[in-house]
Amino acid sequence: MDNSSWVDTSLDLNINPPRVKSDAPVDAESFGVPRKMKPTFMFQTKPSAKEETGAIEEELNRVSEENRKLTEMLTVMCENYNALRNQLMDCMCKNGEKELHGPTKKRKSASSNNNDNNIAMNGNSESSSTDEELSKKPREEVIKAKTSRAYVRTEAGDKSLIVKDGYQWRKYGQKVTRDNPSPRAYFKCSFAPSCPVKKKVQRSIEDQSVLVATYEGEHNHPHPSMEATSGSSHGLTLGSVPCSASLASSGKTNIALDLTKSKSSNDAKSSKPKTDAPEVRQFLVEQMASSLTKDPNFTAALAAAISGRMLQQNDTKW
DNA sequence: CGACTTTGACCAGCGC
DNA sequence: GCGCTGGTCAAAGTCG
Ligand SMILES: [Zn+2]
Repeated sequence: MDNSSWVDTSLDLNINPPRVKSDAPVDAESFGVPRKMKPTFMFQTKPSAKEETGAIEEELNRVSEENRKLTEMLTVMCENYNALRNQLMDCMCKNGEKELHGPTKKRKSASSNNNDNNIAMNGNSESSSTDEELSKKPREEVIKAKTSRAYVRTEAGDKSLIVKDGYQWRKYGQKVTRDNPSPRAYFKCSFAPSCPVKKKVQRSIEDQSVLVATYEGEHNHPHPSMEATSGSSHGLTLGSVPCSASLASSGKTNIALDLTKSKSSNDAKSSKPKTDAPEVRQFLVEQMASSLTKDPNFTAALAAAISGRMLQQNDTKW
């Protein structure tokens, strides 16, 4: 299969924001206030509230159109993602059935990761699930044990093996493994034992700022903090698709959507998982962010729409 | 006081 | 059997 067939998320909306006034980015008080409340135009030509409202309406229309386009693109992206994921799972299932290893347990499988593909995002990442045999104890039922691997880039400084992925985890162990000087942390889902998901988090050998989280199993419950906020979105419903966006509001609002592809070949150890971060994409992202941050209405709507998902991510320090 | 983290002990697979 | 290693348990500690 060709792993390089990932979705090109370059957004070519040709919505060039008109008259970009470089105001200070969105701060708290500019949410409800129309941003041209300056007394200057009151003196010159007395621009007749009709014109003003006309301009505002025009801008509102533009913003609405932009919102609509974004929504459509988001929907398409989610659909594509689901389709791809299904295809991938089919593929993996077939492969897994074909080469179903008979013996009980291979322990050295951690270093020889076979054909699993990984999607690494900046700040938060989820990878597609792969099939790997997991027969822990002979008496334990191995109905479906899907393991997935996620590369999460963190700051190199902090040594906490915490991956904020939206779920709540309880740490139950930590070991120093042989082939990696950094310890490995073991987590269980807080909904255990009703939810059997476990995850292991360990720093990458090559890049200490990359956390490698290995998930085992699937959650049988929604995100713990999915509340009614997701319902009040203005047509922006993300569904249950693991979209990722980190919204750090420390004085200014930035929306960072960094989709980077980690590795494409089955040669696992050769390339770092976080290498290619295309500047073009980043520029697009920044442009989107800047255009979004200049529209308080849109920002408020977006914040209301995605706050349900952001709740899991920005409560610590992202 | 409950939930979570820490950490040493314990257990099971594997190679010799 | 023995030692090594990865994974888990559980008592004690910590935190809100
Ligand atoms: Zn769970």
